[in-house]
Amino acid sequence: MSNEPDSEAIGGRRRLVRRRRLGGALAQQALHQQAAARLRELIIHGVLAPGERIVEQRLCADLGISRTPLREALKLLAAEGLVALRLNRGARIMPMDGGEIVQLFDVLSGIERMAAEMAAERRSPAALRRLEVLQRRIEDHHASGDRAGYFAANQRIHRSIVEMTRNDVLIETHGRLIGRAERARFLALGSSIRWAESVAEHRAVLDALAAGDAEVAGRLLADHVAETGAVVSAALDNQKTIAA
Amino acid sequence: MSNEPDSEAIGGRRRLVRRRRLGGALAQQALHQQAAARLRELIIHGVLAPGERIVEQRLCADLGISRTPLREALKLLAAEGLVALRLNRGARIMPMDGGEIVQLFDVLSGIERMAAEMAAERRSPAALRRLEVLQRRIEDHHASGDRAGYFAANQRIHRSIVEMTRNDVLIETHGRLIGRAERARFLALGSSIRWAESVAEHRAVLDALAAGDAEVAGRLLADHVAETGAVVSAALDNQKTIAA
DNA sequence: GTTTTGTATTCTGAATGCAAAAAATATGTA
DNA sequence: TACATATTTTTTGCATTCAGAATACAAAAC
Repeated sequence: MSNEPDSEAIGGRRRLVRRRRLGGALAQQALHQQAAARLRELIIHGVLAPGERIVEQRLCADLGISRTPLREALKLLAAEGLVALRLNRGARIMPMDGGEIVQLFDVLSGIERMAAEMAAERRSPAALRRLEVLQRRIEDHHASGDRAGYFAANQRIHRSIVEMTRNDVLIETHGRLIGRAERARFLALGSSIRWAESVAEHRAVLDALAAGDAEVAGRLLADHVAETGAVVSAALDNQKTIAA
Repeated sequence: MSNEPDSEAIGGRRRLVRRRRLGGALAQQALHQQAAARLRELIIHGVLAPGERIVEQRLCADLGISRTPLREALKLLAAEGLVALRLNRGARIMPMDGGEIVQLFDVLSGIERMAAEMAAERRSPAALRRLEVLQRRIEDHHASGDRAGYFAANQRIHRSIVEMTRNDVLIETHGRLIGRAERARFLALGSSIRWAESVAEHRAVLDALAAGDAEVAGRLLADHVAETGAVVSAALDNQKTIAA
């Protein structure tokens, strides 16, 4: 830890575009948002390790932007709990604290319960079909033992259920928490993921949603998330306290 | 609206301190955080009106800081939904959209249900005493017809219940939403606030918490919040669509 | 009178500059 | 050596600057 042996060299090396292609007109994004999105990925996937110190200049060079937008991005990520910011002492990647993970999944469990309840009431054939597709996909990944695919599909299912509520505030609130949860899930990968059970639980939630049974859907999803949280936090405890 | 007739001159006029008194050592705060806190207040209390355009330079002058920290603060507030940020077109105070208010209180209702449930299980005599004090205070304000006092005490009760959970993630999530809700409540003031009912509902929640009845406490608080939301959004609709 | 086009102005987004704070390193002392 | 202190270097927080985008305004065309 003494002299940070160059650490990682950050993924794709491609710089952030200064201004999205003028022609496209599609979803113009400010640099700080691009930077935040990119960093979020890197943190969630552990490329930037928990506890790791961030030196602004170095990151700027890697991302190909100046300090101003980077600092803005860091502030956003700090508000999301992915980065810790101490005045005059710079930023570090938020360490993984077992206790916090438990709290996080507790809250997420409650939020997804809420989401499932609302989703069951506002369900549409189209949305259910989309969920079904995702569920099939996740079952395929399970069958073929594709972890990364499973991981991604799992995320999308949870997100889709929340989106079924059509409640933007809920979607946004969930989105803000899910980053941290995914990071925990990712770092716990290998040791945990309850393949079979998890797939089955998803299936049960879908059935309840299709049946329009809000209460059951909510309870099943809440339990599923809580269980995931328990497994993840146990896994992380096993890997010993990660970073300080 | 044509030429922004100087609008308001922002509250206390006192500048933000460049660095908190060195001696105090207490809670050093970065400028952008001070700015965000200050602006949050101004937005919640309607000093900065919904839809109002923000010209950075002017605000900088009013707050006594430069654009860099102000822009950082604006980004934070945008993430909280108090400010709308459009690329290259500046910031405006987030307009109040009736639909969004409904969504917001729906989510808040769910969150506070969760909070009350957890709080009932983790209740401590000290915390209950504190709530009791706040409840007395709110009843006093009710009796004496002190709206501002009622408003403030009400906030504190809700916040206290959430804090009883000791779940930092929940506290933070709630905190992020409560700003918008308070703004709505404030702007709806006068037309609404169900004085008597509201006070009684709080009392009922406290009783359930004291009894450790998680389910009842949760349901009562959720209903209370949902009802508040309904009243507030109705009030805002009456005042016609506020700002565009 | 209305719409369009060109120009000036204002404002934003991002880069750079600078002083203060923290960290790293060197120096001195027991 | 172990520890404290002075000194240098790095790094941060904030201010300022600069280029480019959007808006406002005015003249021209319809």
